[in-house]
Amino acid sequence: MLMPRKPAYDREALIAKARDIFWRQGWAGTSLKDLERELKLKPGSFYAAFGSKDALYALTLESYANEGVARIKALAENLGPKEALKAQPRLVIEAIENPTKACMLAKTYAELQAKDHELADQAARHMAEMKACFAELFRSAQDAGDIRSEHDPDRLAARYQSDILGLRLSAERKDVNALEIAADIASDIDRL
Amino acid sequence: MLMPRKPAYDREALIAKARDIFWRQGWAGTSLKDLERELKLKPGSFYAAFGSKDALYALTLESYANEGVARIKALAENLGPKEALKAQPRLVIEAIENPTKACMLAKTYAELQAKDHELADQAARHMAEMKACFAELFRSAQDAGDIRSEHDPDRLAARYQSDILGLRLSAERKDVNALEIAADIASDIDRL
DNA sequence: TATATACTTGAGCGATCACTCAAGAAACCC
DNA sequence: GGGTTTCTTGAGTGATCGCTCAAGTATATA
Repeated sequence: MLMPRKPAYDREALIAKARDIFWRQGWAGTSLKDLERELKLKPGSFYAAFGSKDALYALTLESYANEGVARIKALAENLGPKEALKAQPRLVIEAIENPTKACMLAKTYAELQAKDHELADQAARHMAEMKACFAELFRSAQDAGDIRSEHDPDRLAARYQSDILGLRLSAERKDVNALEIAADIASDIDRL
Repeated sequence: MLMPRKPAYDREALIAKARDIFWRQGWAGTSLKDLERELKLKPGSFYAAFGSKDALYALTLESYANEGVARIKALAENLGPKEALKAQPRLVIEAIENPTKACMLAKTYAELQAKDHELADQAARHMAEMKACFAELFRSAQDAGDIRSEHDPDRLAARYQSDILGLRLSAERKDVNALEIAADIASDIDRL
């Protein structure tokens, strides 16, 4: 049993780096050359490590979605469900570490759905997962008496997620004050 | 002075056809081969007619934006400003003639902004134009006494446009009831 | 240190990209 | 019908696409 050399790179770090590139530039907008340059991997190493451009994209989607779910759940842990839902819009457009404001799942879905690309389905599944997560928070807020029980939590979640997708797209524009929109989305929740 | 033969195609019809392809598949997702096949133009004719892929895309954006502005203005003419704003969300996701639900301006901006592509700027200008159009309707509705004057019409317009962008993206998903979201957006206007 | 194993390198594959251009076909005025 | 001009055609351009693979290099165990 011989143990040969280990890779010189940090796999998780590379996936995070690739995620930022795909997130900003999209699937077709990112070439292997782009990835090789930014990840500092020659073609051979790239394919040994990840198999294909699509396989790496899938890994970055997974990473993106997991972080998103973890963030909202941590927020709910700290602030409670209603305040978490109110805080999320502002936080998501103020996150300075993001390479772009718009949601990567939404961008992926919009770009690849017409091609029936598997990555579009994967993005759609993750968006459904996020929506279910929001619905859970609305339900908890209702249980806590913070939101009137006459509302359907699934419907609230669908509207809330839709608003956030719009907000995050709007946040990329220079002629839009996204903070005002975020504040208005949050104040809508107080009226439920 | 001699007058030679005329083109065999209807230029406006070709632009409309190209618009639907670009709208569905995006900029990078549409190849010259796609366009040549759908428009039934050989490369030579294509370039004689439109100059370049980007030039044709620009023409389709112009066409798309003009139709959008015309539609909302016609709606306001018929229903008045407030009812036009309330009707628009449902109409835009029910339009059966559209190749896809999401807004072409938003898709273009999202895809090409990171590349600093001129087409992204053009899309952004048209979105700003639409927003101004919405603001004008909110102002008219206030003048008519249908919306309380304490609201800032520009802010209402930004939020409304953002909601519609989210709605139209959501309308592409199978797990979302976009009609409910559209109804909720409309009923928000009644509370202003 | 010798050897086995995996990682790294980069030239280069076929396919496709947006695009060009020369030659032939068609429609107009005289 | 003759002559001129434009439109149509499609083979073909160089560049880039995602990707392969054989050769070279580094690191582990024995």
